[in-house]
Amino acid sequence: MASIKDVAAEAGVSVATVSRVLNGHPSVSAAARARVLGAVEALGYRPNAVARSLRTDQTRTLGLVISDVLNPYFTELARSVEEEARALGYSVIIGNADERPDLQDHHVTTLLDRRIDGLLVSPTDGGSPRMLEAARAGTPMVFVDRWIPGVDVPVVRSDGRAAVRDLVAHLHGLGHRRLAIIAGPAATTTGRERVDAFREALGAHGLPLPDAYIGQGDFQADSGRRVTEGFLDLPEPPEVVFAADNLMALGALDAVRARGLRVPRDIALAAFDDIRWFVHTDPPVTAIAQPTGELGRAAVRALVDRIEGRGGASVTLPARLVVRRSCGEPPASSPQSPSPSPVRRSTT
Amino acid sequence: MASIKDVAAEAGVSVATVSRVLNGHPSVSAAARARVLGAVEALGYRPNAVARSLRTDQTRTLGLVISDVLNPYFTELARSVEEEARALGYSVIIGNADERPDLQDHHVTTLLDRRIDGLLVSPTDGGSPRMLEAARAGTPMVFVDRWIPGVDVPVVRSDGRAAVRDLVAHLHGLGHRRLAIIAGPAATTTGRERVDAFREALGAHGLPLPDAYIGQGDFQADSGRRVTEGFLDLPEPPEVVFAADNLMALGALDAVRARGLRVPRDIALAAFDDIRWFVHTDPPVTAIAQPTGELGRAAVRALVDRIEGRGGASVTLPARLVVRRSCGEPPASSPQSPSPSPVRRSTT
DNA sequence: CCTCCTCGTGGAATCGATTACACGAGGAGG
DNA sequence: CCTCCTCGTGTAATCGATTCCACGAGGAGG
Repeated sequence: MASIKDVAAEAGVSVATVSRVLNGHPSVSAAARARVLGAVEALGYRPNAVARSLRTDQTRTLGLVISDVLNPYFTELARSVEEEARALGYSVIIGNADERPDLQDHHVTTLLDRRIDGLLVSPTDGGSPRMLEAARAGTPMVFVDRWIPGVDVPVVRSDGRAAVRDLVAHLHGLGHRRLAIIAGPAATTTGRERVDAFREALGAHGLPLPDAYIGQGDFQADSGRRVTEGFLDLPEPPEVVFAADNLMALGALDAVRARGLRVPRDIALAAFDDIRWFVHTDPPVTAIAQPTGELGRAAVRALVDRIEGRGGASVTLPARLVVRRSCGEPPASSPQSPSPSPVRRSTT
Repeated sequence: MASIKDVAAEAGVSVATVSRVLNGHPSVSAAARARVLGAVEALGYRPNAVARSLRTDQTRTLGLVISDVLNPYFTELARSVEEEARALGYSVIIGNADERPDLQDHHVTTLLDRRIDGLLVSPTDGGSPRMLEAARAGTPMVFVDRWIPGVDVPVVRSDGRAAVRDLVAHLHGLGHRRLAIIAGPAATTTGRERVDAFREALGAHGLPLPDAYIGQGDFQADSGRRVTEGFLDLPEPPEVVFAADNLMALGALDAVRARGLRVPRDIALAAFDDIRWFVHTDPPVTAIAQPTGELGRAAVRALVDRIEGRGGASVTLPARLVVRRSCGEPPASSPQSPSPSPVRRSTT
C-alpha cells in the first residue's frame, strides 16, 4: 500500500508538502498542489488512518456499547447514532453487550484501547470498574437510554412516566383491575423506573401492585415467557401483563399461545418500546413508543459537544402511548372521556 | 494516559523489556517481569492499540459491511459474526449500507483506511470500484449472503433452491395456482436467484410465472407494500405472494391489511428469511429459514483463514421451509403425501 | 541598493509501540 | 585460567503520518 513517502517521491516534493495538500493548508503553491494530487491519483493513495490517529491523538471514532443488538429498539438506536455521527464526520464502532456485564466490560476495554474519541453507553449493570474509571479519567462519555446514578456523565433518555400513566388510565378505562408487570433487571435504571412509574400510576387509581404481580425479567424473550407462565399459574392471575420491553412481550405472547389462551380475551398485554412488528402481531400490541431516532441523534450531538469541548448536556424526551388491540376493544367511541393526554390511537 | 515509557520508568527497565513482558517473550527474568507487571498495575496501563497496529501492520479487526441493519436477518448475521470473531481474537466494525451503493462505498473506504485485516461484505450492488480494487489488491475478503459474480473471493451463503421447491410444492398442494413474487433488486445475487428458483420450481409443476406476477422490490418494507398493492389491483390478482425477504413481507402484510383483506383467506403469503416475529404475526407466516448463525460463523472462519494464510474456501449451507398458516390450512393430515422432503411443520 | 517580510518548502522531531542488534555478565568446558 | 555460549537487557530504527522550525527566494519599501 502506497504511503505518503511514495506520494512525495512521485510528486517530487517532501512529505510535509504532501501532508499540507492533503489537509488543505493554505501555504502550498498551485503547482505543487497539482503535482501532489496527480501523484495521489496515480498511486491510488489513501492516508493511513492508524498513523494519522497516532500522531494527532484522535481517531474521529465513537464507541457505542449497547445492551442487545437483537433488540429492535437498540438496532434502531444504533442506526440513528451511526447516521448522525457520520453527518458530523465520525465513525462508530458498536459493541454488543448481550445484557452481560462481562461482555460490556470487554467492549469498553477494547474501545478504550483503540483510543476512540468518545463513548456512548447504555449500561447493562451498575457499571464496570473500567467504565467508571474511564468516566473519572475524563474520557468523553454519554449515557443513552439507561444510565448509572451518581456518575457525572450526561444522560440522553426518554421519560416514560407520563406514557405509563396514560397506559394505566387506558387499562383502567377498559375495566382492568389486576395489573402485573414483567420488570427489567433491577441493576438497570430502565428496569427500576418502569416498575416505579407503573406502581405510581396504579396508585393514582387506587390500585395495588402486589409482589406476586411483579415478575423479574432480564429484557430477554425467555424471561418474559417464564414470568408470564408464573402469572398464569397464580390462583388469581392478572388481567393484564405489561412487559417492560418488546422482547419480553414476545416471550409473553409465546407463553400465552403455548397455553392455548388468547390475547386479549384471556389476558391483556402491553409493552414498553414500540416496534414495527407490533402492528402485525395477533393481536396488534398496545405499546409505549420512545422517540428512538431522536434519542440516538441527541446522544451523538451531546457526545460530540463534549469531545470538542462545547459542554454537552443531558436530554430527556417524552415517550407516548400507542393504543392497539392487545388490551381489549376500546369502548366504542364513548364520548365520556375526551382524554386530554397525548394518547394516540393507532391507525391499525 | 500512561504510555509504555511511563511503565518502563516506573519499573526501572527499558521499554523493550516492558514490551517483551507484555507480549510474553521468554527471555525476561522473573524479577523484571514482576516489576513491570507491578508498574502496569500501579499505572493502570493499557497498550495503545493504534501504535501497536501502526508498527505491526495488523489491527486484529474485521470489517463487516451489511446491506441493512434494520433487517433482523442481517442483525442476527452481524451478531454471530461478532461472536465468532471475538472467539478468534478479532474485533468487528460494522458498516450499514442501507441498501445504498454510495453508503456501501463510504464504509468500505473508511474500513480500508483504518487498515482492517479483512473484509466481510454482503454487497448491495454490482460492487463499488473501490471494493473490486481492494479485492484485486489482495485485501483478505469474503462475501456473505450475497456476492459478486466474476470476482475471485470466497462466498459463504445459503442455497434456498431446495427450500423454494418445497415451498412451491406446499403451495401447489394447497391448491394454489397463481403464484407471484416480490423480487429483490436485480443488482444483487439473492435478488435474482430467488426469482430464478421460484420460476424453476413453478415450471416443475407446469405453472407459469408471468411478468405481471414479478414485482420489483428493493428488500425494504415500502417496496413490499407498493408491489402488493399492484398485485391486488390486477384484473386477476395472484393467490399467493412470495416475498423475497422478511421486510417486504412486512410491507405486504401492511398492504393487505390496509385493504381490509385477510391472509390467507383473500391472499396467501410466504417469505424468504424466517424471523422470530413470524410466529406471532396474524397469521403466522410460512417462511424459508436460513442457518443464519452458522453462515456468520463460517464466514468469519473463512476470512480469518485467508488472513492467516490458510486458504479459506466458499461454503454453501441449505435453507429449509418452515410451514405456518399464512398460505392456508394444510389439508387435515391426509396420508396422501408423506412428503419425503425436509419440510418441517412448525410447532406453532 | 539594502533591509525586511512574506511565502513556499524541506528537514527533522514526534506519537507509542515492536524488534533487530549489540553488549556485558556469568557459567561451562577445555 | 581462558574462551565461548547463553541469557537478560538496553539502544535505536521503524511504522506513516503531522507540524514546528529554519531557510532561501523574491517583492516591497525606504
